Amino acid sequence: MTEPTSPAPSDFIRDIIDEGLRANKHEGRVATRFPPEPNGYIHIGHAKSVCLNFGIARQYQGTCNLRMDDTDPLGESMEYVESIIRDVRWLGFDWEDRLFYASDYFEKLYQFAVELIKTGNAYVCSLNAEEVRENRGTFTEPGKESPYRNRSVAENLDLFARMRAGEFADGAHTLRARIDMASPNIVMRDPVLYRVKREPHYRTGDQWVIYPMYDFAHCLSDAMEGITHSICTLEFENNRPLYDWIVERLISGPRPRQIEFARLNLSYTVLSKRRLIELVKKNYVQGWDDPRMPTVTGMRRRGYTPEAIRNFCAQIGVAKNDNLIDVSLLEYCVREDLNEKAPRAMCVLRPLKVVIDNYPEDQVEQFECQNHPQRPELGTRQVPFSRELYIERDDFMEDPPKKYHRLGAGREVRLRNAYVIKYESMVKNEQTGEVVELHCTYDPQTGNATPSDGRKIQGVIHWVSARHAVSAEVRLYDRLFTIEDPGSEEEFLNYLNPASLTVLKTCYAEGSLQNAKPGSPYQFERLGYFNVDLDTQADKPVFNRIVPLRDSWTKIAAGEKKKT
RNA sequence: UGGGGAAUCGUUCAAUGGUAGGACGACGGACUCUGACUCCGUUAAUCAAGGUUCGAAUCCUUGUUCCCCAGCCA
Repeated sequence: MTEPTSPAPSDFIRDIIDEGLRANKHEGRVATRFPPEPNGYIHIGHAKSVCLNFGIARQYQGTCNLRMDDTDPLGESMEYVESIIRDVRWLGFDWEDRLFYASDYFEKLYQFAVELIKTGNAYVCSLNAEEVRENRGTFTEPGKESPYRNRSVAENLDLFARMRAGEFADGAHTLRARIDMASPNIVMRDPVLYRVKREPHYRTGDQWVIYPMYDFAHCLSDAMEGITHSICTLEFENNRPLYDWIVERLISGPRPRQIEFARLNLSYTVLSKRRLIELVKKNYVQGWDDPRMPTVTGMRRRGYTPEAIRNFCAQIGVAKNDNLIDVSLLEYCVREDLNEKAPRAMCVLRPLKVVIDNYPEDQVEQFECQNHPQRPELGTRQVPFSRELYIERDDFMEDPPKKYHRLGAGREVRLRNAYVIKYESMVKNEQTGEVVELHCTYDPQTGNATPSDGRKIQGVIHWVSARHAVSAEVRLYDRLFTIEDPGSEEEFLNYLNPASLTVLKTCYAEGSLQNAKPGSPYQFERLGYFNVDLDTQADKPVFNRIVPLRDSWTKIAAGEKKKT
């Protein structure tokens, strides 16, 4: 919607690309890739990377591949592959016929490894995991060379072939790069390239019992796909020398360049796969698509739109600074988009019955209501009005403060799209003291006009005709955690927000919401944006609150409270 | 501690030796049959200390703080 007019984004990565283009690297080609590991659902942090990689491809008329980085069979599955495909598509991106799997390269990668052995750049090491760790040294001390470092090429070739053939147990041997055990960069101390893992792979089955490590597979996958700019997150900066080391030895011609940017952190949530998995597996949320989750599928169910998420990703920018983006920016982007597209409707969340004493018992009037105040092309709908209504409990106070523009003793208020009503009396439950019913009178002149005597009505409240109301369930969501940066806490579960979900089962929606389709967003006037949930039944719609409307009253009320 | 990175309004991104700017937030106001939207305004920053320069967020020096790396994870 805003895309054609929005300026081309600029950041340090695009600067590097521009520079490369000027120097005519890669024959003016730009090729990126989004390389998730299919061992979990993608989240808003991945969305940043998706937007970056696909966005760059679009901007430079290049290509962006979707590649499953599936080199560790543990935890990977087709379910995750499918979810990633669905989510990236939903975000609005297209990789055409370029869906790739690192696992499709296993044979080629094996041949590359053989090549490395032949040139004396790799060897089979028979140290076990613990011994390798001990020999690696520390930050301050160099590592020790493996006793197997100087095996002959022939022996290495033989051993590596037998590793592949399944002659050895897990961990018995590894293939290691012969680099430098004294390197100040620990990544370069003869890193493991292949490990034996007798684990079936979700795609290759038991065809393989050795699997390449990320460092070996990733750079070569990039090279084989002709990737020009391999964009990844900051924690891989230390791995870049290894990336280059491998590619330089095995690939001729133009090589991909790795560029690192800072991953997204979002306030009041966690974005590490490990932690998200824990939330799901231990049932702190109801699944990957729980609307409280920062997963793409969760946000979709919540009712966030792809446009809003893309715009958010554009707003936050790309840099190398560690960041913690305030979730209010995301909410702003969601509201901005939904304000445009969501039709308005009325729904009462916490109902309080109102009887209009001077309104005829059997009378029903239809009020024509605009579906969108700024977009008349979205049309109108008929909303019935009758003697008994529901209003929001919050919209009545027995003894309201001055600035309260709603119903209270002696107060008048506008019913949205309908009459001005005036408070007359209330009925209380004698035991509890709770107000159970209000009696009001209406001013017949005010149907679609301001009062003829010129008096100003400050407040406008939403309402639903009791007789015509549709029973609905509404789910209110709040931030999942109570602290800004739960991701930085080891015991992050201690900071779960116990009130992150509130289920309201006795809500009343206007009749037009009867057949609302799952996935459609509405603005419930004065409340917020709501999405029709998957759990919706024919006779019982279920709505998720996507995000509340900005609310300046709460602040005023808080200020009032302080004064008294 | 060795290596690799990063430090600019509360948050985040920009300024590439020449007026420190935008967005979000916060605060104030206008408008209003949504206390929404919209509009207007205010707030507020160069990690520190030296140096180079007519001029420094930017270049140099010395510090300081934060992040990443010792998986056969990615």
